[in-house]
Amino acid sequence: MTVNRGRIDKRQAILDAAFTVFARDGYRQASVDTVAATAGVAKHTIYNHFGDKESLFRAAVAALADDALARNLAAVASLRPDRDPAEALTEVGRKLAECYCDEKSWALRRLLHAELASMPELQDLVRERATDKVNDALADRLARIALAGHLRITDPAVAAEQFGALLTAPFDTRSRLGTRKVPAKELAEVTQNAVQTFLRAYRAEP
Amino acid sequence: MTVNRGRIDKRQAILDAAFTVFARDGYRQASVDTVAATAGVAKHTIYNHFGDKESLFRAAVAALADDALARNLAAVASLRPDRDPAEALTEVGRKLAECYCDEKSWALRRLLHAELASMPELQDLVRERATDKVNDALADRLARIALAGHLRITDPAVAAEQFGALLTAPFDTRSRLGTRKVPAKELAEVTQNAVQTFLRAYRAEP
DNA sequence: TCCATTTTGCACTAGTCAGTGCATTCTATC
DNA sequence: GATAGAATGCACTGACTAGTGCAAAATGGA
Repeated sequence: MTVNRGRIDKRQAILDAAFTVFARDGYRQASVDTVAATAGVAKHTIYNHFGDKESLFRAAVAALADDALARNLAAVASLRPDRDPAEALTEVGRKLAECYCDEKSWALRRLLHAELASMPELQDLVRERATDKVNDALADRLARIALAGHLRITDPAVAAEQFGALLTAPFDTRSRLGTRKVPAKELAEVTQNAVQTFLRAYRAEP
Repeated sequence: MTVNRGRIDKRQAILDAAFTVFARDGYRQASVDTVAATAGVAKHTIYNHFGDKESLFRAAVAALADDALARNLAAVASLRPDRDPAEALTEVGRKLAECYCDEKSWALRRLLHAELASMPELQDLVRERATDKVNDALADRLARIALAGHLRITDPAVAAEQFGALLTAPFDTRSRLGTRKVPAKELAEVTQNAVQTFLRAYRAEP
């Protein structure tokens, strides 16, 4: 509070604190004063940087979305078409499941859901910025595996959508929308099941 | 406002109005005064019936959950084990998809997501009261189809979970969490894809 | 050292809203 | 009709919070 004055990294500190507080209390319930206190910053500084509460919220969400995109893309990128498809899919499935079940990912999705009514553009932002790109990347990879002769896929986009569905949807139930930590064992099971079903449906006949 | 005094169906009118207003504005943003006005009822009447805003919200959510459960169970019940599995699954899939994409269902899920942080028990309530029962019923039906020799299923619960995942998860994206109406054609496509993939994975060899 | 900019602390406005109190009015039922 | 319980209208409290204004302090670069 008294230390660290000046024009240094206040902005990032504010963004971090904002997401923490918004995730904990929800957008409406969270007060700018709380964000300021959490960031160790004067309220005025927040208004200097972001103008108003809503802009601060948007900026925090956008930052988190970029973060999530990077981690998801990294996971997808590890899906090499030259490896055994069962092994490769299991590995990427596990990585994607970890991304999906990450505490911050849950918080981001919760905030999006909650503020959907009042800020619909936010959802488009996150979708264009993250979700769609991950899906596209996954579809590309699956197409290459199909081309390599290991999968029988007609529409890679649909296949990617379904792989994602089999992987993530079960976690909505099992983690109670992110309020319960899914034990590693269960995470592995779901991934296993998803890959198994996906391969049964899409594996090329020998 | 001036008509319809007395002790008649105020309660139901309040519940209906409450859900409408909460769904439109969100729990925090919605004011009890607005609910009262929408229901055509004095604010005091609401407090007489429900005590406080939170209890009103719970009651409204519970009522909606019961409603949703009934419609979902009806859909699952139409999955007869004696019919051709592809046809039967497509039909039940379409019905379930319609339930899932219903305006009120979306509103209910949005409210749950939004208030998850402040009222975690609410989610348990809905899950025990609706989601779990639908999943169980679906697992039961799938088990019977498997017994009839049409499906090769080891764990009916997992199969039901995956059928649900393939069916519903794509709609989260396509309807932008319920803010866009999914055209009937697309709804049919997704259902078709889900059933096809599910059958490829689980159909018994002839 | 000096200056422009940023940050801070604090007080203040204005608006919203849950919940209460009370006197009055209505209505179902006896 | 008479009566008890339910519903109404309206005013009010108390608490909270977004955003502003201002003067003082700190900071980094020249």
